[in-house]
Parts: sequence; C-alpha cells; structure tokens
Amino acid sequence: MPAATVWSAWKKLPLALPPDVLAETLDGGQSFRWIKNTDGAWIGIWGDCVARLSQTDRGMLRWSAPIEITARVERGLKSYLSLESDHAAQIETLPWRSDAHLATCLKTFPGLRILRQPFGETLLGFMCSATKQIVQIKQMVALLAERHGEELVPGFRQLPTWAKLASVSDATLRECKLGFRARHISETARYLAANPGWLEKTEAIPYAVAKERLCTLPGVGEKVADCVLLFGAGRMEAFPVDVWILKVMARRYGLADWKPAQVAHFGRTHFGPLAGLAQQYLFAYERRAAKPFVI
DNA sequence: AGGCAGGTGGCCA
DNA sequence: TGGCCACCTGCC
Repeated sequence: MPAATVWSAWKKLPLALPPDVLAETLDGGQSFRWIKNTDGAWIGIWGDCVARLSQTDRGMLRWSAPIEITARVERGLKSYLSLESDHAAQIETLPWRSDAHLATCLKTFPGLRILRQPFGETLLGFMCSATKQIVQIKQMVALLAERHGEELVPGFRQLPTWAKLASVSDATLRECKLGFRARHISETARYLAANPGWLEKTEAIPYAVAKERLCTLPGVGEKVADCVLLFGAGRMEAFPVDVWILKVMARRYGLADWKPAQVAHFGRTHFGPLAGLAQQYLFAYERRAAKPFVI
C-alpha cells in the first residue's frame, strides 16, 4: 500500500470558466484521463504531470499537484491549458457574425478551449476511440496505464510509451478491452519502434503533410489524424469530422449527404485557420442537445 | 437483453 | 469514386 499522496496547497490560475464548460473541456472527448473526484475536483494525468483542478465560487480555476512535482506541473498546466494564448482574440476571428448557429454555440460554452496534450498519447487515445463512447475509451486508457504504464508518483501511472507498447503482445493488449483496436495499436507501435523520430517529425511538420503521414498508420484515418493534430499538436486548422459533426453540418448547415472529406473541406474554408476551435463548440453543443433529460 | 458506439480498411462494381 | 461490411466488446 503506497503512502497517500501529499498535495500542494491550491494555487490560482488566470482563468475563469463556468463549471460545465470546465467539464466539457476536460471530459468532453478531447482527453480521456480526467476524472471527477468525490469532492468535486478534477484529477488528470498527462505526460509526466498529475494535477487536481477545482474552482472558486466565482469560477476561477485553481490547481494542486503532488508536492514532489509541483514545479513541473505548474509549467505543464500552462502549456496544457494554453494559458499564454489569447483565447478571446481567437474566438473573435471565428465567423460568428455571419453564422448564427456558431454564435449560439460560442455563447453556450463560453471559454471552452482546445487542450494541448502530449502528441504520442493523444495518438494512443484516439486509436482507442473508433466506434466507442467516451466512458469506454476512458476505461481502455485507464487499463493501458494501469497495466503497462510507468508510475509517475505513488498511485498514478503514465500512459505507456509507444516503445513500451511495441514490446507488449497483441493478445495482452486485447485484455485492456481494446477489441480489434489492439491489432492497430500493436502494428503502429512496431512501426514507430522501427522508425525512430517519426512521431517527433510528424508533430513538427505542417498540417497537411503531418495528416498524410498519420493516415499511413494502421487504424488511423482522417478523423483520428485530425483529432491527434488538433488536440495533440495545436494544429487549429484541423477539422475532425465524426458522426456528430456530420449531423450538425447536415441539420444546421444544409450539408445533407455530404461525405466526411467534403464536410472537412467545407469546415476548413468556412471557419478558417481556427476551424478546429469552432468544431469543438459545434461538437459540445450537439452532444448536449442530444443528451436525454434526467430528472 | 440486445443493439450500438467521436472509425478504418478491404473488397466489390 | 462510391457503397458495403467485418472488425471486438462492454455499456446504456
């Protein structure tokens, strides 16, 4: 039994959000490693960081981390939440003046932002996501960390690296509830092991070529590639098209029967260089609209 | 209790 | 290119 984690004191972040927007940001399908604690705080793990996140009564964010890694987490959070970028200015550049539906989505989730996650683990998370709901993806990812990840601080494990995954058999991976995704992950891991620097280079090159490269990996198509580039590399022009976005574009933009690639092209031209940011608002709004009422 | 899920790849016309 | 279908499995 490991000693209980000693958490640092709470420290404020220069960011205020409505609680439901924070929930949508952390647990709305961008990341799969945030859980809500019984005391209402969020606990998340990414890269070599673990943090607790909560809010003051005015919505101001505050964080705390295991005492031995606070300095690292402070830097990590700044990058993870893109605290240095001017979010309001980015929203201003979206075409909400001429797009009433977008305006509604922006108003419904004020402050919703795109996370900047580690590239490799974003790839892993979204390779798990094919035809799965968020709860189930979170389960797969939790099992991968628990069984194959390194311990970061007592009680918290990182996601396994791709190098580590290359040494795990397909059959063992399947035991993490991955189903047919296990084979894709296995094959990708072996490919990456045989091609050192491949991921790092993919993260660094321009959007279009990076996407092309990602799509050569087994189990990675346009949708997953766009998610990885948007949430794991800050490529805001990436416009992931899934079943939800297909529905939005059909119902609200009159693009019924358009194919995913056509919708993606429309999205990038209509919403501009920050199309991915717009996409996240459309996605959040549509998900909430579909959610059945609970009494 | 069974259908269905933030897709992808392969095979056919 | 366009349309189908198998691929795994555990939640709601």
